[in-house]
Amino acid sequence: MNIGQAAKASGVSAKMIRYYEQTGLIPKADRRDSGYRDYSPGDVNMLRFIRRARDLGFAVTEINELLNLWRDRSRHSADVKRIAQSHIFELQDRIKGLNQMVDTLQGLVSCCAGDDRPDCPIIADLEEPSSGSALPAPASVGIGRLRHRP
Amino acid sequence: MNIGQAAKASGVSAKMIRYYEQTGLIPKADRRDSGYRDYSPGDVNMLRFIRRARDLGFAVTEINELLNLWRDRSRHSADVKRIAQSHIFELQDRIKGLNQMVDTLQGLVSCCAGDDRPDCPIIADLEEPSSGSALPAPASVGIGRLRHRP
DNA sequence: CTTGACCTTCCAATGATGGGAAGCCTCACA
DNA sequence: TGTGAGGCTTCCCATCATTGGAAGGTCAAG
Repeated sequence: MNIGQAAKASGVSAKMIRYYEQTGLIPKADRRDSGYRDYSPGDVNMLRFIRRARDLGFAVTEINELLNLWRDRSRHSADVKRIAQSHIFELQDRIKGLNQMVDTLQGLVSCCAGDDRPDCPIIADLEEPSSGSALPAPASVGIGRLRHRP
Repeated sequence: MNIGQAAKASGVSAKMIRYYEQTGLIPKADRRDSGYRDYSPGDVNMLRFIRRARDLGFAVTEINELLNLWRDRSRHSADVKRIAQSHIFELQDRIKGLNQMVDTLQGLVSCCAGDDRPDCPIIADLEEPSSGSALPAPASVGIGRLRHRP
């Protein structure tokens, strides 16, 4: 199976398949005499596994751990659960940060006349944040990667 | 005021101040004879404005629009409100996507024994997603940039 | 005058992804 | 058997916001 077919079957783009191979997330694919990569149905399963984990927001490093457990028939489900649980916490942190942003913005938007006059509490708050509108710890609020999927 | 002091006063790192200047988000700073950039309190206000908008999750392109409105004394608050409102929608989309991930994962985690046996519904679902656990539209779910803040 | 803290520019890396060019391979069709 | 389309290969570049570092100039205090 060529890379294009594997891509279509797995939902992972050919570009990304090569990238995952290059970064070591997946083993180097077999090659035909022509140099073309050759994928088995098992490989496609692995790619779908990765695709699915990405859809759930796992970072590539986490996916790597999950893949190792997937391949390990003597894994302990506790290890899988731990990874998933810690990912949940991470997601919840991000959600919390985003919710705080929304709350702040909604407060401001609801105070803005939205007419043709220049006075605007949103601008005012950006200039000089009012105490009530504070983001939590300006430090590390729920910030993080979530992929480019155009 | 040197760039380091402006950075400290505004909460925007010196690196980022130079970057914003380079990309045209902010005008080129005045220079002293030595070549050092020189910032006025007004410049620091602008930097704090940017910092604050970043904290609220605005993308740099949006910040650019906001800065233009900020500088425009004959702005219409409606324009500001529109930008803020559309940013709220964007944030809410992201939150929705993240919540769906959390829901799916929580369903799986709650079904996982988390012991030393290998059987694990999380792994199983990654292999072959069960219908109930679906992400919404595998397409463009709340995906987006949110900065690296280490 | 020396020293250390600051500033300058330039270059590189991050993570996940897409875009494109130059060149080889394959298959179907005439 | 030749040819063309389309797939594959590698390699390089761009994204976005941000950080890091190296090499060298400047400033202020001792």
